[in-house]
Amino acid sequence: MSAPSPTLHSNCSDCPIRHRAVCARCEADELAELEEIKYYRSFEAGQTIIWSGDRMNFVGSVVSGIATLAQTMEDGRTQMVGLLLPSDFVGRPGRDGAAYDVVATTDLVMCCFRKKPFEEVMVRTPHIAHRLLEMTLDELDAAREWMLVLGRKTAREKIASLLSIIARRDASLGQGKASERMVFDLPLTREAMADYLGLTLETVSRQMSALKRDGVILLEGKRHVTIPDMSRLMEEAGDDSDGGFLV
Amino acid sequence: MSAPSPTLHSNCSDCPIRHRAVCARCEADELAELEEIKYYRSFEAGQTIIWSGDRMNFVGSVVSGIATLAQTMEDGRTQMVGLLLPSDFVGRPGRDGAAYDVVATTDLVMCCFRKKPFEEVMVRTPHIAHRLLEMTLDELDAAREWMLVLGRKTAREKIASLLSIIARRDASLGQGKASERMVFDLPLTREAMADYLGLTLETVSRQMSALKRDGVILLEGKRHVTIPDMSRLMEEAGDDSDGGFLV
DNA sequence: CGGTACTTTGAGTTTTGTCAACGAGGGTGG
DNA sequence: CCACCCTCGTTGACAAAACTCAAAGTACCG
Repeated sequence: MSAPSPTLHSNCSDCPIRHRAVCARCEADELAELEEIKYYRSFEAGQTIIWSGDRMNFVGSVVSGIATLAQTMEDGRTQMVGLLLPSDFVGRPGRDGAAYDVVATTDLVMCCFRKKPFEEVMVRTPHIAHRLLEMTLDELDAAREWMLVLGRKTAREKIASLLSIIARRDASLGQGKASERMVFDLPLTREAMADYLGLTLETVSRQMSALKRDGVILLEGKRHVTIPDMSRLMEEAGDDSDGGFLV
Repeated sequence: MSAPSPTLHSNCSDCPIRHRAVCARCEADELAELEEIKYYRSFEAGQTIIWSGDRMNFVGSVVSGIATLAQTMEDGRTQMVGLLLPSDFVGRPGRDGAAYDVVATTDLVMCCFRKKPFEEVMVRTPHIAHRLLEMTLDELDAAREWMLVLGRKTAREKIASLLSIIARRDASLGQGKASERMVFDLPLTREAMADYLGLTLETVSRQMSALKRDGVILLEGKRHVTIPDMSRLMEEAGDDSDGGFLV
């Protein structure tokens, strides 16, 4: 159960998220300034990185691994409100308390900055503020897209939407463009999928079975998914046939 | 049906949203630069300001009036994803196409900037980018809060949540702090409420009746609402008894 | 092997949506 | 001034979707 070494990637120029994280637009001198205040932290799969309501004394970027942002009601109902992938930013400059639980779903490494120094650097480094604005606008779009899924889609459409989002993300990270056939591993349990989609895990399971029965997806084991026809999946998701989400 | 004159507030220093809009942090010289490229546009209640998918050639701030952001699926299902109040920003620097329909629900005045010049000003004016980041982070929080409502709350809780948000907003705009008893007019039809909450208008109507029957709210006519006990409403909304949404 | 966590499936219930009829209020034109 | 119309809202009966509870099945790990 050992987490990755916290001293990995100690040099920004070798960093795997260098070109996509909040520091993406930084020049060499700006990067050097960040480099001085950064430190790495590792988390194990299942570990809670931040508890909602906690005082946040750092912000940072996910370097590797996956985490979820979730809200929980008093009676235990939970809704995931975001997925954090490598290069995504955690924390909010200018606010002290965390608004959500952040949980590592895989082993995870974060590149952290103490909040105060980071805020100071940000004030004199427009490149950082500008990149963070861009990233936040993207997240806002994603959140609003998700509101349509939660508010208006059927269970079957919700599942198809989630699968198509994961497939599309994997495509952009790896196998070139979104082609007809896609293959990936689900990074989520059925319960986690349910928490994303505002469903119960039983409904998720039933709809996965239904999509499989109807040939929209192929399953090997519980997690390995093949999409034989991406446009069919998009149709099932209720998205425009010709692209759906804007990029 | 005449909309307000488009030449109102031509001077930024008299502008009613001067201290809360995207220009809030600007110094006199920065403001002068914005002043040169700005222009006002008026819209009538019910008018669509922007169609989803349209090319956006301007961005801007709501000066007065209320507008909604909505997404619509091909078959007509619609989900509202945001409410635009005076000082809120419309449009996204760095992207051409509009992602949502923007509809004026009241007569409305916007302070607009052509997108290209605004982007140029923004690059050399960190105060604008910084304020826009702050506003965008607030919107992101609101969107995520709403995701919990849409994904996990019952119809009754959804209605109570919406009412409590509207009550709280009115409180912050007018009658001092959130006291026990609150009175306001709903700015939304039952159908608009349904589109916010991911419900049908019949369910909205039934739950409004139920809340009235149970004494959680009092109704005079269809739109005038009295909340005799705010904490009772918050309880019905499923929020923490002691405040709920962070402000 | 045995246990644990995850997943699937079934049966019955609850919630919400659908379709339809009716009611209230406000404005318009005869 | 009144009748009519149109929009908005309410209510009922029924149908569909999703949830709950329960029981098994599967894969992985020690």
